[in-house]
Amino acid sequence: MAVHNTEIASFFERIADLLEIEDENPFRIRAYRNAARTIRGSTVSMSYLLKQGKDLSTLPNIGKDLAEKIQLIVETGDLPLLGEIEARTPPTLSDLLKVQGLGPKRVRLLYKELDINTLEDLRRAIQSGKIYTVKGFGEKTVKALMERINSYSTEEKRTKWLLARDIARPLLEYIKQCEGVRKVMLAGSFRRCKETVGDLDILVTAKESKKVMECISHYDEISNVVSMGSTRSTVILDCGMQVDVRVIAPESYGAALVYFTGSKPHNIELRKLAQKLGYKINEYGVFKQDKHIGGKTEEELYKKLGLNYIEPELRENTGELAAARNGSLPQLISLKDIRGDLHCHTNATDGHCTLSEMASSAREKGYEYISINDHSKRLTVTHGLDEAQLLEQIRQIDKFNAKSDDIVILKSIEVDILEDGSLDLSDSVLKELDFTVCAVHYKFNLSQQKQTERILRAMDNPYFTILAHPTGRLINQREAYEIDMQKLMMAAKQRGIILELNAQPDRLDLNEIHCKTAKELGVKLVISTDAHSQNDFDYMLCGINQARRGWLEAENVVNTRSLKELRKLLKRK
DNA sequence: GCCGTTTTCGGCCCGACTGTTTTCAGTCG
Repeated sequence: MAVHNTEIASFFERIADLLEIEDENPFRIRAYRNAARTIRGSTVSMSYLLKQGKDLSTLPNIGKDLAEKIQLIVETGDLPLLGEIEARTPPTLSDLLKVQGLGPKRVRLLYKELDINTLEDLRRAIQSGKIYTVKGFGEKTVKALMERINSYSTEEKRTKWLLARDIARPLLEYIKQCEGVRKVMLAGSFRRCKETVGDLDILVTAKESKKVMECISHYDEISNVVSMGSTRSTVILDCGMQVDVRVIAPESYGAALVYFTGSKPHNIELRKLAQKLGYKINEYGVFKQDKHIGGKTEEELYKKLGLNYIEPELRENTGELAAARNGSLPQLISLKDIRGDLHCHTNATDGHCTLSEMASSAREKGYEYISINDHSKRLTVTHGLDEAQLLEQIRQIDKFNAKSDDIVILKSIEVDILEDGSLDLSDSVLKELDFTVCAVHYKFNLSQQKQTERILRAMDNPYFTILAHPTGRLINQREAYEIDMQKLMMAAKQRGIILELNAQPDRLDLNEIHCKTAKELGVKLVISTDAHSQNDFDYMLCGINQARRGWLEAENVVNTRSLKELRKLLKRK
């Protein structure tokens, strides 16, 4: 059983947490965290690299020691060091770190002084008043802690990007009308277009920050003010979303935007680079000695460091700085590159609109083509089509196309991949289609080997064109099923099969690391909305966001092509 | 523990806000 990168990263993160509580050398702790990030963000698995005989210490943030530890984890599934640390320091303490306001120092203190190991221990110490005997725990701190314990949940509360946008909109409008406000920008992970957003980071430029802060504190959707200083504040909205606002002078706009957009590892890397060049970067600008020499715009800041402008979606410290230095940043795909949508449903199965309604929405988007991909018969809950019904739909599409003088509907199906790797409809009808979209909709819990073989067998069918939502994950709801993605991609490449990036905000499947891998391997991709109604075509934006974070360019994505070129790409090798 | 146009040691990003230990540590982004 291959060990996943996320598991290896998690070993190192757990070690870092516990070492931090033990008050170890902070740089050693950072080394573990940096290594974890490298591993988590790697497009290839560590097990695969080791099998290839690659020296892992050539990877960034991985030295000789950690390379050996990775190898140990891959070979044995375990790391003795973690066990040793856990024998000294209870692993449950890292749960306490997740409580806002509790950092390593306080967790350590509570453990040493009152033997507090768990959230429950902490609650009891507060209720009995014992906690006041610990230095540094005064009335306000304890009251805030109690509130946070009560609202604490083990589920990470991250909001899907699209919903975050809707929450942010009225707040941004409100801030814009505050006196003295010039610009208002949504930064943070939202601006980097992450799948989910933990909190909203809002940057405001204004000459007088105090007045703006005052105005923001009167927004009527605020349920709690966590902190409110003269230039920075943190509030919780009624919906539970945390909002961090930073007000800064207009001349610092670019530097502040870089700072507030992050990611943190990207910023750290930028600041290190600045140091090397004899500069200092903070949210106010670029400084040489104490002289302000730049920072009005982001472009200017990057330029001072000898870098091309880096799009927010790339700012994760996964190679973008090097690419910006040597001029090899990707020309990221954008919404306007998209010429059609290759995964749409109608009311023939579980969609809500007719074929011509879907086509007319797509026409409004300026698309040249869409395809209709209703479900196949096995998916009975959706009234999946059997062979005869599909033939009937094909006739309808032919009729539509005969009359349409602009948009073309391609004939297709979202056909189920059965457990034995066969497809849910016979070849005799599949061959009547322009192409197929093939998907796994049941038996998610097969072993990695079986699941991979199932899909590989399906790919052997000459009518298999596109693999839909390749991992089956649903964000915050369902884990991806186990597959050997590297193997699937290699097989797709050999056969000329296309992988779908499903743009549904719940799916975003492939993830950004898969996208980057596919690009590196030369596997063709398609971005599709899986639209079940006319409005769903708007999900294309989410797919584009994801593609951009995966470094994709228009040429990597088949539905940026004209219909003529697309038809060629849909042909199997 | 990693890293190197300051290479095998001595560094390691930078600043705001809070509460409390009245001068700053702890936490967070």
